[in-house]
Parts: sequence; C-alpha cells; structure tokens
Amino acid sequence: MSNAAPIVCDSCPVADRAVCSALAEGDRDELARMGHHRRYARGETIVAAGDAATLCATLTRGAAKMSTIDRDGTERIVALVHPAGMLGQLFAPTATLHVTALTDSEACVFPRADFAAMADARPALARRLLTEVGRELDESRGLIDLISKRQARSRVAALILAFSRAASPAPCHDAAAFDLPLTRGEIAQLLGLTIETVSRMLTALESAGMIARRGSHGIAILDRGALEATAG
Amino acid sequence: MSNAAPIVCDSCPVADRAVCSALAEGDRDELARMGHHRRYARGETIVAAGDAATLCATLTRGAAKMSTIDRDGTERIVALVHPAGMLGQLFAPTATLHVTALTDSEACVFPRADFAAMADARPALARRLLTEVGRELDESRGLIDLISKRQARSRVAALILAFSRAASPAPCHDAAAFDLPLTRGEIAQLLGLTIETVSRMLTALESAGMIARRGSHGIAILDRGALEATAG
DNA sequence: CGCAACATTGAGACCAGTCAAGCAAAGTGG
DNA sequence: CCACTTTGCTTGACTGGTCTCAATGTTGCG
Repeated sequence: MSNAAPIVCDSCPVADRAVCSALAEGDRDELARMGHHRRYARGETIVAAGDAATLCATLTRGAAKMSTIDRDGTERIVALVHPAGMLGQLFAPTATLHVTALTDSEACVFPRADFAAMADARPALARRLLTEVGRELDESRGLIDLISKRQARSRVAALILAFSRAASPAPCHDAAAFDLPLTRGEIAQLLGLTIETVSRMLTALESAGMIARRGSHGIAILDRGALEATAG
Repeated sequence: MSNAAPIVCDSCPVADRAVCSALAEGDRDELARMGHHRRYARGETIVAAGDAATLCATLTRGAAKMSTIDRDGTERIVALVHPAGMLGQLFAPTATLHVTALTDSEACVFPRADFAAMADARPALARRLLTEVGRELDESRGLIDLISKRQARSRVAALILAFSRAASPAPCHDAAAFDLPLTRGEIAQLLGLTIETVSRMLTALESAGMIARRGSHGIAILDRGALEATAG
C-alpha cells in the first residue's frame, strides 16, 4: 500500500464539501503541495493520544473514530468522522484523543503550522474552519443526546437511524439498507453499553419487525416509524 | 434591572480570558461599541431554540446552560457555560439549543454579523475563536466521558470535581468549597440520571467522608483523593 | 403561618451488566 | 481439503444498580 502520495484535488471525492473548498484554486493547490495523501488500513492508528499535534487532515474516503482510553483501559468513542470531516484537533497543543481508521481509509494530511498559516492569511478558510468545528460541536452534542437516552433499546434504535442518515448519499431521504461500519464492541463503546446488550437489542428490534439483519453488519430498515418511536 | 448598558472593558472581570483579549485595544473598543452589556436573571432564557441566530455573546459573570428539548418534553443539558465562555452558536443559521441563565448573570452581546466581520478582518480573533470552539469541543467530549461512566456514583463525583475546577479563580489549584449552580433536577438532566439517584449519591459521598454539604447547593471537598478514585 | 418548590429517604420492580457457554465466519497451516 | 485457531456475534441465567412510585423533610417566599 502506497503510504504517501501527492495530493491530487481534481479527483478528490469530497472537493466540494471539505474545508479546502473555501479556498480559491490557486491557494488550494498551494496548500495541496504542503501536504500529502495517505492510506490507512482498517484498525490503523492515525493519531495517538499524547502525540504532539503537528498534523491535521481531511478524511477523503472511509470512516474513523476518535476515542479516549481511561486509566482502567476502557476505550470510549467520543466522535465518528465521515468523509470530508477533519481528523485531529486543530487547536490543542497535544492530541488528547486516539484517531483510528474504522475501515480502509484515505486522507489528505497537512503540517499543522502550514494549515494554520493559511487560515491566518485567508479569512474564508478561517470562517470555513469555524463552521466545520461548529458542526463537529453539534454532532458531539447529538451524541450526548444519544447516550443520555435511558433505555438501551432507544440508543440502539437511534444509532441505526443516525447511520441511515449518514449512509444516505442524498440529504432528502435516508438509506433503507446499509452497513454499520462498527463492530458490536465499537457500538457498545459508542453508546456506553456492553457488547451483549447491543446484540440483544438488535435481536429484539429484528424480532419486533423493525429491522432485518444481512450478515453481521448489514441493516435494513423495515419499519422506520416504529424505529423512530423506539428511539424516543 | 438595567438590561442594556454600554460595554466597559476596563472593569471586565474576564478581559484577560475572553475571546476579545485577542484584539488590540483599539479593535477591542471598536467591537465594544457595536455591542452592549446585559444582565439576565436566574432562569431567564438568553437564546431560544429556533431563533434566528443573530447574536453572539461572551458571559462575563454567572453561569448558563445549553439544552435541547425532546418531543416528549424532556430537557437535556448538553453544555455548561462559565465566565469567559461564549453563548450561542456562532455558525449555525438558526439556534438549535436553548440557552438559559443558571444564576443571575451578565454578558456582552454583539450582533453576529459585526462579530463575524471583525473575525474576518483580524486573523488573531479568528484564531482565538477557533481555539475557543476547540475548547468547547473538548468539554463536550469530556461530558460524553462523564455520562458514559457506568456508575451513578462516578458521574456525580466527577461532576463535583469538574465544578471544583471551574469554580477556581486560579488555574493552578482547585476550589475546595463552592456552590453547585444547578438544582438536583438539572444535575440529573446533565448526568442522565434521576433526581433521586443524584440525591442518594450525594448522601453516599457525604457519609463516606468525601464531601460535606452546606445547604442544598454548597459543597466542600474533604477528601479529594478518594473523590478522584470514585470518579474513576 | 402556610404554601410551593425542592430535596431526601424508602420499598419494590426492572433493566442492563457480569459470567459463561455455544455458534459462525474467516484465516492458517499441515 | 480439512482440522484448528481466532475473532466476533448470539444467547442464557443470575446479580445488582438504577428507576419508579410514594411518603416525608426542608427551604424560601408571600
């Protein structure tokens, strides 16, 4: 697997959505020359907590998780990153979170100092970054909403609906069938549950006729209304 | 209560910490002339969800909560704002969260367009805003950590420690005695617990000798080490 | 004082965690 | 090609922590 290639914006699948789209073409190319394009295998660490945060990146393909690890070794997922999202913490002096590829992924990686300099010089980029971070903040608060739902059944149902939204290419209507890019263990970490409970709830939702499972990760939504009611 | 007064930066208790500290004095005064200083009574709504987000503000005194309200009427607190923090969502076209004063509070309020224009013209302010939003993001992820802790006892202990940190004027060491600006109900909303459980856990922490209660909101930390161990 | 809001305490039910076993799919090596 | 391992998922029985429901205390205010 080639691990450091030049950035080619013309073939970028998220060129219209990523933060770099705020730049004029010339500036964008200049930024592109400062960074490189990398691939990550499923499970590979992209940034380890404790690293000096010297890089920042835009995910172009795949999915990633950001997580903390407690003293006792428990991992908690605090955010998911989808294509066009940013990896790494732009601001913190050192990374406080692990960033890991959930599926085989690709990203444009930039030295942080260069990126920050560009943001200083181009207010449009700075504004776009503020919007992006604000969106992340909203997502993070959405996750709080998800987790604080009391019942395990509600959390799992809400997660399925959230992924159905994220998996949809069109913003107008949501995907009816899709793959959860997470293992049961990762779902459990994300929702603050155990693997067993997640499994039980999926079984319960299936036998209630709300969803169907296709293999271990495939989900088809059969009764969205009931699922939404369950999600609360 | 006077509700709209000019902004006087000289007497501002957070002049050195708020985002406006990134500006040179002249720029800061210019910004100050665009906004005004307001007081809010405990319980007063500062921004209602659904409002066009036309203002942004810096909290100078007191405390505020940001919350969502579900279909079923359940309120969930997704963030707390302490002095020098920003109220409102800088980026979203419409507010998605309620912002409410937890105690009698004061804030510097600015028209959002003016604030954004200043950020475009002054990279230092834009960078400061990015740092601030990044900090909010970290806090939000900290809250996720707090909520997903399994045991109610841990959550309550961690919350007390978090407030002890926030209540301290000096960053080096934390306050040993302070007031929780939240009712039991609000703590429950924040931690995803019930009022009764919160009350029981406080009683348990007190009889374990970790804290003492002064009235219904006063907290004194007696054994920080044990409290930290309990928080996990 | 008396009311209203908030907080505490108790008893019982229920949901999710723990422990443990069994199953399924994918890869490994003889 | 087939045993064997590994990894991930499912299911069951039991335990325990938290919610629910209900009653009692406490505080603050008119």
